[in-house]
Amino acid sequence: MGEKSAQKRKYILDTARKVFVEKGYKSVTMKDIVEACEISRGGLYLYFDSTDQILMEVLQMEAEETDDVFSEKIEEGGTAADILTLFLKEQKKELLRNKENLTVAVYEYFFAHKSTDKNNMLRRQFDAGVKVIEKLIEAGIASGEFYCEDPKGAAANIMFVLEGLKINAQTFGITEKMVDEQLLYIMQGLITEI
Amino acid sequence: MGEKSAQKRKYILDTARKVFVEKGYKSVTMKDIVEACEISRGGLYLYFDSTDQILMEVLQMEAEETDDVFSEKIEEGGTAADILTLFLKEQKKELLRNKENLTVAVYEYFFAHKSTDKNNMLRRQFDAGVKVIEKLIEAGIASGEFYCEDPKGAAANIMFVLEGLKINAQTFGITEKMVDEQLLYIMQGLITEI
DNA sequence: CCAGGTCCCGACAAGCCTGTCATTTTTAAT
DNA sequence: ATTAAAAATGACAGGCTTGTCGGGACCTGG
Repeated sequence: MGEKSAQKRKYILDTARKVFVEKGYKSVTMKDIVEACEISRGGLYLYFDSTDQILMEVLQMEAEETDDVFSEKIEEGGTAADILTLFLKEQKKELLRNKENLTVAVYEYFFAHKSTDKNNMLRRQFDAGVKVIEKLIEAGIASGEFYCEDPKGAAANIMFVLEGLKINAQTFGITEKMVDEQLLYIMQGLITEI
Repeated sequence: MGEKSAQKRKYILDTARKVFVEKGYKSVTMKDIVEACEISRGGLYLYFDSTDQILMEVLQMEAEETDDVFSEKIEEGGTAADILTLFLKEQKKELLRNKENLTVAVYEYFFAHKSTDKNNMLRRQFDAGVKVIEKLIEAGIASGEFYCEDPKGAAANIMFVLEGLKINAQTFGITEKMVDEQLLYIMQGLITEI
């Protein structure tokens, strides 16, 4: 597989992503992707075997990209509150671009495959998110920025709120005000009272 | 349509509910429901026109039933904390029976119909939930049971957490411990510090 | 026992989706 | 310009879904 092939693969994945954002997972057919990419049926099968595989690869691509973004932010340094704020702001940006969100597709996908072991992936991702936030909160407590009796509970709480926001952003579009209120609420819960 | 018909309708809805719980929305075909109900294809079409209509009616049924349950709880009286606790316990029960949960189906359904006006239904339901919790919190503040600077924000927060819990209960099955921790976390955030 | 209504069955046509493959077009190297 | 490999096409068979409809079963009262 040459350089060009890799480029076309990426093109297909990027285009398919839009389709999944628009239609979820179960409603998407190979035809939808073929048409979006303006290629032929057979051409698509040259690169991918199923919508299943395509969504998987889209998610993988997505995960790698956001990992990179977050790593950068941590390297930039700053206080725990800064980093958490930055993190939440990043989430907000994603939430408000709710039209570009894959949340529903992801849940549909993992639900459809719940009997397989792919399942643990979602769980592991969630746990990883909790751990990152927990560490951030603990760092904030150590530096006196935050007050929190149960960092792990708080971290999980934040993750659940974000999940709730994401899925609702895609179904009934939530407003920026709602997102702001929630993120503010989260931060206020952590900030040391004077 | 006689008494018997009504009974059979209900039987179909109850049975179909299990199918939606199991498979979500988009994956469910009339055949699935026919087989689950052990009736014939033609027989089913006598009562319902599409999986779409069936899910809608299942949701309606569901809404009416839970409304009833909650009304009862409020009439029983008790402190705000009692009622909120009761409410959360009820949610917990539902969460742990995650195999009987319709969350994924609901999101799939409303996402698939996002261009129609049915959409507002989800939003309205969410807002109604927020309002109920908000009132409960305010009552708790008035009676000195709760402390909360932003009842509306807190109420929305609780709803988002519950949504996050529900959807994750269905995708990767969360443990009772996780649910307990979250509900406890919610309550602790509200209870007056001594 | 019969007539009329109600309820139910399952085979069928039409349509969509998938995955394949013989064929054509493009590319790149001689 | 020639040619062989690579890339791309779209028609096709097979499978699954939908909605329909002619016919059968089952009451129920006369």
